[in-house]
This record gives sequence, structure tokens and C-alpha cells, in this order.
Amino acid sequence: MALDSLGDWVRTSYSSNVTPENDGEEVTLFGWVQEVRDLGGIRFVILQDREGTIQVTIPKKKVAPEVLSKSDTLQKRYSVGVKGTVKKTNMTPRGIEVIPKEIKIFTTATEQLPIDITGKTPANIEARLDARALDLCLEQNAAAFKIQHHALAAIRDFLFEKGFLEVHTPRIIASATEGGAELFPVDYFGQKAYLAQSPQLYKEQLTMSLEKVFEVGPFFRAELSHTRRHLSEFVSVDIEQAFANAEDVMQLLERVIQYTCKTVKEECVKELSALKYKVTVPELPFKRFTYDEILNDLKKEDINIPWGEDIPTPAFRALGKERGYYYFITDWPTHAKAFYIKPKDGKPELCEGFDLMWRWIELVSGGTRIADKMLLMERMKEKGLNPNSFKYHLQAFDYGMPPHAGWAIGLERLTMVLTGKKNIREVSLYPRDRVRLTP
RNA sequence: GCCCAGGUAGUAUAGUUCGGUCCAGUAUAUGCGGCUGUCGCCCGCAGGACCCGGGUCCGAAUCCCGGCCUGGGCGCCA
Repeated sequence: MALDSLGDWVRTSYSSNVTPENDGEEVTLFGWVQEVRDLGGIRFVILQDREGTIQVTIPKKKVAPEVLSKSDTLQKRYSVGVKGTVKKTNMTPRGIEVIPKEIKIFTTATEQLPIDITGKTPANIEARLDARALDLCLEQNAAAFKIQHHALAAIRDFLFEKGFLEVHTPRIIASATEGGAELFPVDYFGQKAYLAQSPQLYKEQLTMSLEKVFEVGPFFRAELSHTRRHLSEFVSVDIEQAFANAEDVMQLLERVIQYTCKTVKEECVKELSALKYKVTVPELPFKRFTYDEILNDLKKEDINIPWGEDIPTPAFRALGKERGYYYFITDWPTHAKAFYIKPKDGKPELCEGFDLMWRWIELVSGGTRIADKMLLMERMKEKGLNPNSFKYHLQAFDYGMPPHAGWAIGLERLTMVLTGKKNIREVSLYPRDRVRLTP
């Protein structure tokens, strides 16, 4: 088939911008054929673009022969341009249709698509991810990413307003940031290096100069996790603030979350409706429970966690909804948290780390950090880490490390909460997990 | 890494209990034909599948073993 070029055509409107008030006007639309319904003497072509769909109506005896013959060849997913006249009508849900004067076909598509794009026979997540580029052409599948965009924009707005600087730290590092989690090794000009699991140490160092920083970016964990809420590559929204403690950054966090929910609820009406999901804006302050309180509540449910152990997922599920959807857990046992979390003054078995939970999902973790070099080295040793491998980090503590605190939001997990998606792979464009490396 | 359940046309499913009724049914998609107001259009026709390897058996989609993959859960982790 002879394909058309863009030529001098310029889009005048997205589908959603055309309203009955444009009756009689000429528009140039770009997009894709979503569906062709041919009734014999009349043909309906549903044109889709990023913002929605619009009906192009072709009364076969009334349009120009070139338009008719072009429209004869149209198939699903052809990339097309339509120049035509807007007509007010009560025959379509939108109250308008477009009668074409000229149609351009830019590219074609295979006859048999790998997934059903009309939504009549929804595909499984696996088939969808294998054909992700096409999968995202479905409104309800793209919706989660539009919501993620607005959520991240809200977070950025809020942090900029509070005086945070956006920074970028290395993804390629020489040694483990935190110990614990498994790292992906990479070859760095013959040296052994790793993909970063977190910006933790760098963002802490930046508090002694830039004071309030945040970073949004991907991080990598080589864990063999097999759950609905783990990815090998995930996006973290990290902040770190000088001259602040856990309570300060918890207050910042709950406002960030509230503002984000409010923004998404207001700006993503169409997307939320496509997802059939409602976002509720949480009240402030979020409830705060200590680790001991959670353990006591679990005892009432006949779940006994020995003091000092991490709280397993089934225990969180058992706690039910009465805790509210968002809640903090504070006062964790020091040894259950990372080495850089500050033990409580006068009660060193507890620490100033916290988690923000959404029901049973850990959304955010954070805390007051240790600013004292000797104490930090002590904690490293207790965790079985060798302070020598952190010498570049530790030297920063010789130059006036301020008291500081911070947190990290798992962006995909937040997106799950904002979209109602139950599998984290739905809210990652091209998810990477233990077995999936493509597309 | 462990436990449970699975893997059937492009997609989604029925059939597996108790091997023969299944050269595998249905919907949707695709192709061809028809239809002037559809919007999950409708009608007719056509082609299209039992995850891979091995085993048992007269006979395997169905039973057994191994592998790979998927869903759910656990662990690890965040």
C-alpha cells in the first residue's frame, strides 16, 4: 500500500477538544484507527488519540471517491490523519462526528493484533506485557501512567515549594550501599562495580552542603522476590533534610501524600473513571503506632511475634482495616533497621526509624540518621559491615555532618495505591522482575 | 529458594473428576461476502490451538516423571 507522508498537515485538535460548539468547523486530527464499523452504505471509523476517541462518519455515497477508497483499506491501529468537518449530531455519545474531506494513512498494522484492543476479551498480564507497546494503547492501561505522572508532578511541586533541590546521584557504585540486599554486579572497565540499590549514602552526604535534597530515579535489587509488590528495578522518590529529625520528615511526608492524593483526585477524573477507582484524600495527621503497640495488637489476634523480629506480611493483613489506610509505625528495634538509622537517645534498643504503611503494604521507610561518625562505625560493625569499605562515605562525617533525616517512597507502590492495581507490574511501564528482562 | 493452583487457536475460556463420546466446543479477533446510523453493531461462510521433552497404554488434551513459564501465597527485601 502506498503510504502518505505528514506533508504540511498540522493537528488542530485532540479528539477530546472537539465539541458540539465546533459544528461546521474544519479540523485536522491525528491518531489511530481503533475500530471500523461498516454497515454497508455507511461506515464508522473510531479514531483514537492520546486524549480519547472521536467518530469519523463516512456516508459512502456522499464523500469524495478518494476518501471512500482510502477508508476501504483502514484497519485497526493504522496510524492516520483525518481532515474533515465537525458535525453536531445526537447520534453519537459525544454529540459530534467528523465528516472527512481527506484521509491520510501514515502506517499500517498487522491484521491480527497480539491482544484485543477493544477490551472485549481482556488479556492476561503476561500477554499484555509481552505486547506492552500495544497494551498501553488501551485507555485503562495507560491511565495508571497518566496518574503516576500527575502524582510525581505533585510531589515535585510540593518539595520545590518547601525548598528542596532535585539531585542526581550515581547508579553505578563501587560497593554495597547498605549491605543486606543483593546487588547486580556490572563490569566497569574491568573493575567490579554494582548497580545502586539506593541513593542513601549520597543523599545523606548532600545534606552538609545542599541541606534539603530529593531524587527521583530507578534503583536495583537483585532479590529473588516473587510477590505482587516487588520489582528488580523500581523508582524511588528519596528525600533527605538537614537539621531535621524523624518527626519533621514524617510531617512533611504525610502532607506530600495528602497533597498528591488531592491532586490526583482533582486532575485525573477521566483516568480514575477509566480504572473504575476512587482515590480518597486522607486526613492529617496519619495515625502513629509504635512497634510495641503493633506487637500487642497482634497478640490479641493470636499472632505472637518475638520482640525484635520484623513484622511479616500475613501479620499486617491480619491487622485489618480498623487501623486506617495510611499509618506510621515508629520506635522499631534498632537492630531491625539499617545501620544508618539513629538509635533513640537514652533508649538505644529502639530507633528513630519509621515505616509508612498503606494497609499491609510498606509504602515509605525513613528515619532520623546517625550524624556521629563513631556511632555510625559501631553500628556498621554490629551489622557485620566493614567500615573500611565505607571510607569515602565516612570521611564526609569529618566535615560537619548536620543532624538529618529522610525517607524514600516506592513510586510504583504509591501508584498501586492511587490506581487500585493489585500487581506492581501493572504500574511499571516495562517491569523487570526475577524472570522478565523483556521487552 | 519453598508451598498451592495452573499452561488448550491472536486473545480469553470449556473439556482433564474416572484415558476412548474431542481429527477438541464457545466467545472475541482475523479473512471473505452482505447490510445507511453503528457505538460490545448485526447476519452468513472460512481458516486457526491441546507449553516442551520423556514415559505408561491398544489408545493421552486427560495419567506419571523432568523442564520451562504463569497466577496466588511464603521467605528474602523495600
